[in-house]
Amino acid sequence: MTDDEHYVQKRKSRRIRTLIKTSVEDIVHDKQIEQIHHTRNIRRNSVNSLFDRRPFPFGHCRVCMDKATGAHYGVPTCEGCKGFFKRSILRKEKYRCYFGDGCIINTDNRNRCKSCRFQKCLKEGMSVEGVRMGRIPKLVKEKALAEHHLSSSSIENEDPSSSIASTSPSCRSSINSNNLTSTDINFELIDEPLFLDDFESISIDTPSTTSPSSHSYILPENFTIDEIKHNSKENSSVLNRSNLINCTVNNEENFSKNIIERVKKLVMKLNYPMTCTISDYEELSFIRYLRKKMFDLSNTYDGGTRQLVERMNNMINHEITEFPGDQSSLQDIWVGLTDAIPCHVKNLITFAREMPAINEIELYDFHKIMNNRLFDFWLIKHAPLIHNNQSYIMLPNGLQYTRQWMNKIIGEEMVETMFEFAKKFNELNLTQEEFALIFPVIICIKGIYLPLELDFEDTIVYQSPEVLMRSINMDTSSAHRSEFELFDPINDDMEAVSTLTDSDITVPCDNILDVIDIDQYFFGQCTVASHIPIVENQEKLQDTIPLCVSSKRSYKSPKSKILSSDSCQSSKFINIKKFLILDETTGRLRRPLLYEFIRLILEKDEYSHIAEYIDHKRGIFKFHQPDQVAELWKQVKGRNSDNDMTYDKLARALRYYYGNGIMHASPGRFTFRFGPKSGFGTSWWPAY
Amino acid sequence: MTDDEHYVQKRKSRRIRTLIKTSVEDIVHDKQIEQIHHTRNIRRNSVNSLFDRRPFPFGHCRVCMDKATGAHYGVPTCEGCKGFFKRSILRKEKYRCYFGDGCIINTDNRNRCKSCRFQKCLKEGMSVEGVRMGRIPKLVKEKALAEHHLSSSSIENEDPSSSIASTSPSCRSSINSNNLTSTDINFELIDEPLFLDDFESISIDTPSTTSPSSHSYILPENFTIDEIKHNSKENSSVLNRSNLINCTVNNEENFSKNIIERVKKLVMKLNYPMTCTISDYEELSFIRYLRKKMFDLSNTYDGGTRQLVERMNNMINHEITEFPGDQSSLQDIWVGLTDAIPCHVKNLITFAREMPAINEIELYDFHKIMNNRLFDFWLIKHAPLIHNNQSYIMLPNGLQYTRQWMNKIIGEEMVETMFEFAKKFNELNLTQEEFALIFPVIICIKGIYLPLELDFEDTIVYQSPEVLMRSINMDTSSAHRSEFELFDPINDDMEAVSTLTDSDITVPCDNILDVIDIDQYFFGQCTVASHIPIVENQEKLQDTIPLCVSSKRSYKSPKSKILSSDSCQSSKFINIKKFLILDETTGRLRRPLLYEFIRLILEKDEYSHIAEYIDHKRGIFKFHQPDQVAELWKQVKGRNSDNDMTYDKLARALRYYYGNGIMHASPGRFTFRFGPKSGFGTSWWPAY
DNA sequence: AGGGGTCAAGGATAGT
DNA sequence: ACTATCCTTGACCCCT
Ligand SMILES: [Zn+2]
Ligand SMILES: [Zn+2]
Ligand SMILES: [Zn+2]
Ligand SMILES: [Zn+2]
Repeated sequence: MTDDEHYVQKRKSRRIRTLIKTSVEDIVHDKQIEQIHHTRNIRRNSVNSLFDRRPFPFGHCRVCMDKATGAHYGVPTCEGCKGFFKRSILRKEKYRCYFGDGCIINTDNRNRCKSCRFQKCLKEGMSVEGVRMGRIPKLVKEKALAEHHLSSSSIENEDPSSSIASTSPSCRSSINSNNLTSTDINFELIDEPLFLDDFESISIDTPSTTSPSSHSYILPENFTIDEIKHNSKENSSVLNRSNLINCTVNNEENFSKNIIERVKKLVMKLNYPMTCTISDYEELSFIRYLRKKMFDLSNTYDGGTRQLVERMNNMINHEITEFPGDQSSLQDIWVGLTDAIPCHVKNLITFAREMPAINEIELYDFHKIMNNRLFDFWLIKHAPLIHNNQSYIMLPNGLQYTRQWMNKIIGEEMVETMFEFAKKFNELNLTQEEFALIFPVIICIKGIYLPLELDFEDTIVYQSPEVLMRSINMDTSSAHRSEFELFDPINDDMEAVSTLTDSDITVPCDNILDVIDIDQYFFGQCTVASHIPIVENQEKLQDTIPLCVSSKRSYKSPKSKILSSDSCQSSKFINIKKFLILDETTGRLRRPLLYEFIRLILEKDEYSHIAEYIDHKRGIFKFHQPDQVAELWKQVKGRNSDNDMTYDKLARALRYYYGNGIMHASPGRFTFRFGPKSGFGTSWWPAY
Repeated sequence: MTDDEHYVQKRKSRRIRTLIKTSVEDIVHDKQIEQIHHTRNIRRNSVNSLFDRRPFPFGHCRVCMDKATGAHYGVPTCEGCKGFFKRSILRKEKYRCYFGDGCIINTDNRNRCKSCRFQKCLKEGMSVEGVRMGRIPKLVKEKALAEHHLSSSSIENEDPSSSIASTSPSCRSSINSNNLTSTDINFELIDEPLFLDDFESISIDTPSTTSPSSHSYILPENFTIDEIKHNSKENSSVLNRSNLINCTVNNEENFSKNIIERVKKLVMKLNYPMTCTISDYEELSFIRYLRKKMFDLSNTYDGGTRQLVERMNNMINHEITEFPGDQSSLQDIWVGLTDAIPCHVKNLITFAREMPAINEIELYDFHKIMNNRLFDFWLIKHAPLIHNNQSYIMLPNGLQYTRQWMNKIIGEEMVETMFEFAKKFNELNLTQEEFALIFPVIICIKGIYLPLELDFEDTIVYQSPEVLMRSINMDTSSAHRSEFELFDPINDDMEAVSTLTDSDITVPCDNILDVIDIDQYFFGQCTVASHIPIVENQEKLQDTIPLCVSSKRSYKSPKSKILSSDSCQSSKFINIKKFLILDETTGRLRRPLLYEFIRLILEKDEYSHIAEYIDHKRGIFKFHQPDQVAELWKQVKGRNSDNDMTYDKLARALRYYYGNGIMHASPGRFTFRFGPKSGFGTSWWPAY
């Protein structure tokens, strides 16, 4: 007792981490200490190690939204912003903004305006005074973890200063704001004020029919289509948090790892109840954890849909039948779609990747699964927005993607199928928690078109749905509904999905990938514009537009294409290990240098369609697909280094090599020659 | 103080912070104890808990002299060395020293040579089985414990376990230990137990005439010639700390920066009292700060002298006239001097560099000043050890550097001058505080031979003495001594110094530098062995030996040499001429370009410890001491162009060369390769 | 009290 | 130039 008193005293007297200063300090304090005291004996030896392994959840860089690597100078930031701040402070740099001091810093443009980046740093509270060396006190860490999992993405907007920056763009999408239209989220990316000034003149046909007093389809101020950035803390606290709170921390510790193992055991138990070692209590706890986890995730990633549902209900209540965008041109809708697709895809993939069990499978497998299930996932997720044969899906430019537009873009047949499924699904009247659980089911369920060559036997793909459904079952049995009442519709649901799948709705995914390049979302990039050609006339448009996740044309694409190994293995998705180099001086594995990387891909047959020697003896090689090489290099080099590695940059880097004899110029496009200093001809020879 | 300023001084301020923290803790602690004593009558219970919380005084890290935080792996070390040792053991690292395995580890340079740091760790007895005390024989251990109990004058107050490790070497120097001789402190450096066994047979002629019961010239157990290592904490608390303690913390913050500015203002005030803005209170505080600071420093760096003074007094009281080493050969004394010189020089330089005001001047200027004043400084510092025409200076191998030896080595004339000055100086009967203040005065006072080309007009060189003397004055006026009584002797003192200077005692400095290479002390290296040729016969020895800071030969060197610009620029403190390049187009001498400079230092043997070819044929070279290269380059380039040339900048400049073929990248740290455009392989080849 | 863990600061470096 | 990465260091914390 005295020890604990002393401990608490000590703790209080210590300076508390700037990082946590926003979130902690309140109710939880005493409670947690009690909890710790209680559970200390239990988990001391067993769980601690597991728990401690997990990295501290810093979330995103407060400055640029990159991945934060720690609390640097008092603020969770990425390595880049850390270094930038250090350099700035060290050299007492004076920066000046050439864009009117209003730049919004993000990962892509953070190097565009040093002034605003530095200002953002200061605003977020970075300072040399803020540094605190040493280990993070466990108590603080636990608190942070707990907070983190109660509302995983809420960290971002917590301190007021940062929310100013991040919500300002979405303010613009409010109709009430007078000099800005209710359009875009996409213009977030453009930070030149000049452009904003010109905005009205080029703005897309805004429905002026709506009276300002009608609140029916005003979006919440902080609505944004990009739900990864979305602050869902309010949602999660409004919803039934109270009955979930007691299974947060400990279950997180117990179950957050090795979920696949656990699922396997559970499947075992389901199939052979007698031979199983897992206890009922464990099973229940685990399933409760899954429910909680998915519920949290859906709060994070599905909040936008819920806002739109609210809007929908409002409109239905007010019997509004005119929707923004009714009078717009197909071109406008197209612009909206262009903006929407990357956001949606990115959102879906990020969401899926965080789901329990799915976060444990290999990235490669995940990639294939998402290739297959993206559309199903999207459809389920947006099903609540389909009501009474109308779609209330919104495009980022403020237009509504109504059924009429959908018909025009993806064809009536397809739309009909979708709407039927959505109607059926909505009739299930799932609760939020059940709804959240559907997502992993839809992703994991054994589908007909799941590529056969994938060796998923021992992953969750076949097994997870059963467990997940069981968790739904448990949930509903605790509610006022009979088992059957739910299970049948769910099974129907599965049928429906199968039907959808049968009717080729999954096919488009493959096609989309040709256009959107799904891979980039795995690496946090969102540069669609260059990949989607801007179309002038409507015929062309009809041919190439994907509807969110489909297109009329791709609908008709032959099934065989999906099954061919070529399409799924878009040849880019790499196992980094294959590219690691044993450093001779340090004796450690490291990422290759550029010329080493090129040597490696030239040696691997699998990349022969990308780059090849054209003269083995002289070390002359040629890139057949320069962009692919750049993409590969981007991945091998590490994702965060610079956001858009292009062939141009790569080629420039290669030309730098001219100077030191590692590379030589060689006639012909995309053609280079290894120099002696690359080791060519001395330490290695190309095999041929 | 702004963030920026704070950050620039980051490294320093961290140490200062630690210092402040420590001193604050000390103060608080002292106060706490006082409080305890006060409140004991009121509250009896609280005493124990408060008392127990006191940190154990571990003194300094045995490896790097940082503050030790405990006995780690068997040895009192700092956190850094603890972690370093842990990692080294854990990863089974193999290190290599690029400086000749002789690096002297201190807090500032401990990260420069991992090899020597690790060796030092091992040498100090760190081991994973630290509990068993590793390699220390039981016999020694018991003796050490016994000695520890017997000697009441022990300065370091350590825990028994740690003192075992650290005192074992010095135990050996005790005469009472029967199977070990009373020799050396220097053999501390040798850690092989085997060597210890063989010790008797190779030990240097120990005076066996001394009776074991005579304690008179037993050195304290922890005595070491390298006073940087010396723990003087006890001293500072024994001496009149009480009247200094109240001006510690705040003054440190207020005054530790911009001392030169302050001194200038004070000089202004002294000269034009009416126009001055500085308040009397400020002046007093500042001067008090200077006194305190210097007093602390002298506790750190002059503790060894004080120990020797105590020994001297003991011997005088016992009327001992036989001194260790009387029977030794000149060779033995030479060995002792060889070891002593680097320690003394390093100690003096480190001491000087930490003095207020002096720590603010340019390294270049500091270098020149030290070149000039090193001997004066040394003489003043050791004056207390000269008494009644005998010198009680000790050599590291336990021999006494008596006047007789001095006569033989540096000549009677010189010795006579020195002893006269010392006698005069000792007659001043300065207090410890006054004595400490003499040091900066002696360094800063305007001397005749201060190189004329130095533009010291606006530095402290001319001004500081006035202020410092004033502070002495203030001090003594507060004591029971009249102003005049002190001031006159001080001025006499100055006269004496001038006399010394006149009689060429500063000359040797220049000579020493040729042998000792003063520069390395500026960079924390101490590799004398390779620079001082080992001399066999006495004639040669007489010619080349420097006595601590003088030699017979140099004493006779013509005065003109000092004034010539050549002499002040020691081997490494560059003679720019050696680096000039004959420009082929203009036909004039010019400073070299960077790559030319690098080529030059690679060609000169004297810089082989700094940079070396690792592959002559291919022109690959490596910087062993990047900072030194940068420092050299800064000087060669001309110091006006950029004030802080760092290796970073230099390396960047080199990488620029990649682009035009003058340099190429080469794997490994600090490693580069000459490219064809540098002329390598065509117009020149490295000699080897 | 000390071994061991943690993680931010900072250094070095390759690439832009 | 600058940027972002990897890696080492060491201050601080936990736990026994
Ligand atoms: Zn960032
Ligand atoms: Zn800006
Ligand atoms: Zn240390
Ligand atoms: Zn070394």
